[in-house]
Amino acid sequence: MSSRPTIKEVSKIAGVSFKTVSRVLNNEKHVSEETRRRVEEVVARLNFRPSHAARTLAGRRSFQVALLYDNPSPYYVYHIQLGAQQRCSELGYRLLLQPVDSQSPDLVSNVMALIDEAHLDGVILSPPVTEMPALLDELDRRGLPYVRIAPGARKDSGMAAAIDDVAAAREVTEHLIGLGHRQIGFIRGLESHVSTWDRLQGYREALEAHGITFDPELVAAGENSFTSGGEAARQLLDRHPRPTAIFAGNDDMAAGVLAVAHEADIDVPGQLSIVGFDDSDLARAVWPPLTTMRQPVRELAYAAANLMLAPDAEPRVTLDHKLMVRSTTGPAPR
Amino acid sequence: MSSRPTIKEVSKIAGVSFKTVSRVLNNEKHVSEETRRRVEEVVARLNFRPSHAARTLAGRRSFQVALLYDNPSPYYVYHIQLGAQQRCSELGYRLLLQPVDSQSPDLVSNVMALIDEAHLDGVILSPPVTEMPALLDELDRRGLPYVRIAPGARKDSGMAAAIDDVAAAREVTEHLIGLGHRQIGFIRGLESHVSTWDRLQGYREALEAHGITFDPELVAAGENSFTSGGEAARQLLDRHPRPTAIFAGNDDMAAGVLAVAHEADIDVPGQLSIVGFDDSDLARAVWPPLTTMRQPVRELAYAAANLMLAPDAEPRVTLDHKLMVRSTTGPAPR
DNA sequence: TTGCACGATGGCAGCGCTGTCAAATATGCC
DNA sequence: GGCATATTTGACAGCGCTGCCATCGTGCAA
Repeated sequence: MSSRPTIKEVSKIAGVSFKTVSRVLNNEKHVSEETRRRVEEVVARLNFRPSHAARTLAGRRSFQVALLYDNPSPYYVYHIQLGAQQRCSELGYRLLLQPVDSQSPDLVSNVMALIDEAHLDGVILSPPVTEMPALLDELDRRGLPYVRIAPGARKDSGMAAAIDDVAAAREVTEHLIGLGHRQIGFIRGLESHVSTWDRLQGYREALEAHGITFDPELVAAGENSFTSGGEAARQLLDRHPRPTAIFAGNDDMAAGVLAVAHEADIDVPGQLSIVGFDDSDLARAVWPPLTTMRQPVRELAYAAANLMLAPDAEPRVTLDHKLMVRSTTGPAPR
Repeated sequence: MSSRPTIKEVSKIAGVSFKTVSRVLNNEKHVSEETRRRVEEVVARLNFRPSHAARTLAGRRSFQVALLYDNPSPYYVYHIQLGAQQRCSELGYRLLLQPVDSQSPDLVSNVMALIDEAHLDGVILSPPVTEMPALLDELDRRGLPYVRIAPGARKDSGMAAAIDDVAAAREVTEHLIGLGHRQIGFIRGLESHVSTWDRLQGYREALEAHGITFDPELVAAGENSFTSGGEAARQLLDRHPRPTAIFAGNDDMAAGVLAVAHEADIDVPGQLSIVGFDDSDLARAVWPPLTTMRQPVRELAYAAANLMLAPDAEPRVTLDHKLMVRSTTGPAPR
């Protein structure tokens, strides 16, 4: 095992003190151009990489933050990771990807253990970890910086990156209303995700803005999964008169609706329009391709990491959503 | 920011030397039951967590391994991560999840940088990072332990966890032959994934074992994506006689085939049978639900992490695959 | 009784860096 | 030219642990 060079060996070869090498590595000022070049050359030649552990131990920063998630959707997790990781690596930080169990009574102590063990400089929270008040309180108490992605509770405190779920859901609903639909079913997602209630709110507002009475019977409960979407759809489609459109709180549930429609030989979009939410990979893999609200998951995570690490930014950013009209929506049947 | 307790504070309160606390934390022998209990009690009371950085710096192990991946499939990455992470955390290791660009000329140096910076104890490679000879050579040269998940090249050297892709593809093909299909199209995946060629091999072997001549015209090239699967399907379906079944190298491509069939109003499975590979979430989200070969992705990663960290195990493990017969396969049309 | 192995504990160097302070040298200004 | 100030560099402690060696005590064979 060829042992890695240390900062001292670099300094010996470059003919400077090891403190000067440290200055070069950390891009500090007060190093002459000449010296800097010489040191950098040796660093490159030896392929020297400073020990992260030593930096963490000696310094007051660890250059490590963690992304906490507890989400069953591979698509969502994958893209959240990508966005956050990209920004972190651009800024020279390491990102620890940490799945947690947000329902566990030990959540807070598990997260604190991670923070202490890894000397974290901050944490990024994604839904539904964003909604655990005990965790937020403890982070506040310890003064540890954190950013939330799409927070529901305490929307206006702390740093956060989000989209406007209410407005997005309103647009979806207005798209359907514009196509002549009046009986529009809504399948809501997991209760623990606050976006669930925001989207329901947007749906309601759009109806009322167009003089359509909100009917609680047209709202079915789902659990964000394909299966639960199918079950909710069956429930809605059994009603008389049958809804001519269904708006599902995410794409998985919308795919469930679509499968039930196929099974029952209901033509989509001829007899039934379907809209999802997220624009996940799934939206383009089902048939017909799903009309859905695109949520910039990756960009949200990128923005969150940026908020954490480049603190001059505004504490709250809102990114744009976009309705992707594909082939599961059409004019309401007569 | 309440500052974390250190091992010295624990030792002071417990009335022992800090070295003894270290012994308790590392579960070393030569500590009396009495002392151990006392120390553990203080550790729990203070909520003490040893600094990972200090352990890494002082000791000869870092208790850190990395999982390297470069795979476009969220489903695959998500499950690989879960399996590896579970085994690592069971054994007290931290797993660094590291996306890499396997096509980059800097791959080797980037990975070596990570190894040095983090003092990694080992790395887990997933396809297609498993197939980069320069990387394997350099790891060998440095004597750093590594495990490969589903390796293609150099199958019989080093530690690895895999399924038998050839046998699995043979079973898929035999399922179709058993249903009376004789014109069976095959859509292969990315060239850089060796499993692509193994699956093609299995397809070929099954045909030949049943006296069906292998026809290269029935093999189309895909790139593991939904879109490429659709394109390959169009190509195959334009032929005369039209194949009565298509075996796609993964589920995304199979979903692409299914979409093309819907579009062209070809009944599945009445006029065309389709099989995928992986049993990803997608397989159950499309309609009709996809017949596919289940690959235990999560278990593979779990086994790989176990090989890495519990070195008494056999260096190579093969896990079982399983054909999931759903609704896209049926008897060949007359 | 002596001698010795072994279990239990402590002492201390040192892992590879950063923070702090001091020293040496250069620069500016009246 | 002289003194204040800035720039550049070095010396050294110490971050919180583990590895190694020393020490002390105890039980047991000779």
